[in-house]
Amino acid sequence: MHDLNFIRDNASLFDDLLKKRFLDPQSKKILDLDIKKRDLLTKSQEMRSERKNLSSSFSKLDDNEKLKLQEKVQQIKLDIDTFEKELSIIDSQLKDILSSIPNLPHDDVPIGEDEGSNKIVKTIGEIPKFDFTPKPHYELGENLDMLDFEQAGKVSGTRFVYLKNQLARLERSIANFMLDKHTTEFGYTEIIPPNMVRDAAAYGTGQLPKFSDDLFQTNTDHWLIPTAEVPLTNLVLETILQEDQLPQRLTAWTPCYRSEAGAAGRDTRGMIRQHQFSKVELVSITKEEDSEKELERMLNCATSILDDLKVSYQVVLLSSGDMGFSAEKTYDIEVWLPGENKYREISSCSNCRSFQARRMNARYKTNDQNKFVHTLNGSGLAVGRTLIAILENYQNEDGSITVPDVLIPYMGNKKKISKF
RNA sequence: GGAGAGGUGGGUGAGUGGCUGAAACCAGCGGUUUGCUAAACCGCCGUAUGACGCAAGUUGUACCGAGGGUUCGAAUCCCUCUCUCUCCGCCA
Repeated sequence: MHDLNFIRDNASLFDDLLKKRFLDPQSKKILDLDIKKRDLLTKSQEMRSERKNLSSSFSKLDDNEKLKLQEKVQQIKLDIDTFEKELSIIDSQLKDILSSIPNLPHDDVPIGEDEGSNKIVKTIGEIPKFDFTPKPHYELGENLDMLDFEQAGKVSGTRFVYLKNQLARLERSIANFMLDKHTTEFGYTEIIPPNMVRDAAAYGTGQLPKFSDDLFQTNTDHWLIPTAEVPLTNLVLETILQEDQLPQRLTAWTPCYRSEAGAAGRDTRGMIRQHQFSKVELVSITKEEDSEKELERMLNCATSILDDLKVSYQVVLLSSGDMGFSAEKTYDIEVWLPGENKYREISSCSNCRSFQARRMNARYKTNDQNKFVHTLNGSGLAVGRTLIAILENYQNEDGSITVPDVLIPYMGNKKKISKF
């Protein structure tokens, strides 16, 4: 949601920034509606004021005067109705526009229509060399009889998978390792949130109204969360926080459900793109002056996991056209997958500034006024894709998987995953 | 799922048609008093938005869970929805 005052004062800047996102200028349409709205508002307020004054003198009048007054007030009421009907139409038009425009890009963000313009910020680790041809994760998993796509297809359909045996445990170990690190080393508070949310929450973080097609909805009109960002960020929905309650750093390991509506034919092999996957999410709620450095901090929390796992990755600053709806600046972390011979996204860390806070009406008190909080979210990391990265990077020629050192205690001191 | 009771400002809690944007108390902020702390006393103390003003501020309107309705006038009456609580049933 955008700040109308900002658009009033910076109309051309607003349009320029939209242009960076390859969107048409909107300020004129918005400000025209705004003027109309304020005009109607003034009129209806004057009439309301008049009505108030009239009716307050009612009891002092004689019967004849009372009758007259009743008629008069009734007429005013009709007028108010007409004005306010028009007002509510304009107001909802205005809201529709404001709530469907994505966040404006930060100055640092490279301009470009798609991922081709993303900027590689840093590359960590070498591309690993193998003495044999590394296999993709799905072959490794199926050979171990620990990934079962076939049966998942029968039971649930495409884009689902069974993890079995040591790979099921590996997934749990990865998540536990991430949660332990984020909570003890980086001060995040662990949360187990609801996995179904209402419209208001999905609206708050920006999934609604535009992206309902990407979500699953239950027959109770709940939405299955596409990421824990939704329930974690909405923990401050409709609240006013004290300054000393900030920053809040929250983490949760949840399943994520995505319809992948627009992804037909993409990544159909393997578990890169599933309807259900698990992710450890990081969310920060900060004061407005702190969000920029919080994004860097969050990025470091996420990459430190990959550092510990000793896999190669690169950090990418997304271009204006590749960023998500709510973000003003986004770093993606891409991990090297030997089986695919390329880097694949494993995390996305975004600063949304006050964009989501406006939608959620989430504020904090300062000395002179209530300000909108800033919200950030990032994967810390996608657990399923981390599992893929481990399978492919730690595979041995015989098809077994070496357990990364940091995960050994979580795996019951097992050092290797193999069929026998 | 059945039955009942409720949702009032940061909290507790008055308020059943006009004088209530809302008593009182607590918390909070500012001040007086006080050797310090405490106490006492005085003042301030909801949100959103419009207009005027350089500003401090002044002023309009709306908001007592949400949305409709009745009325000259609604926190108060009516309807719908929603949430919370209690009891019963069912259940991991």
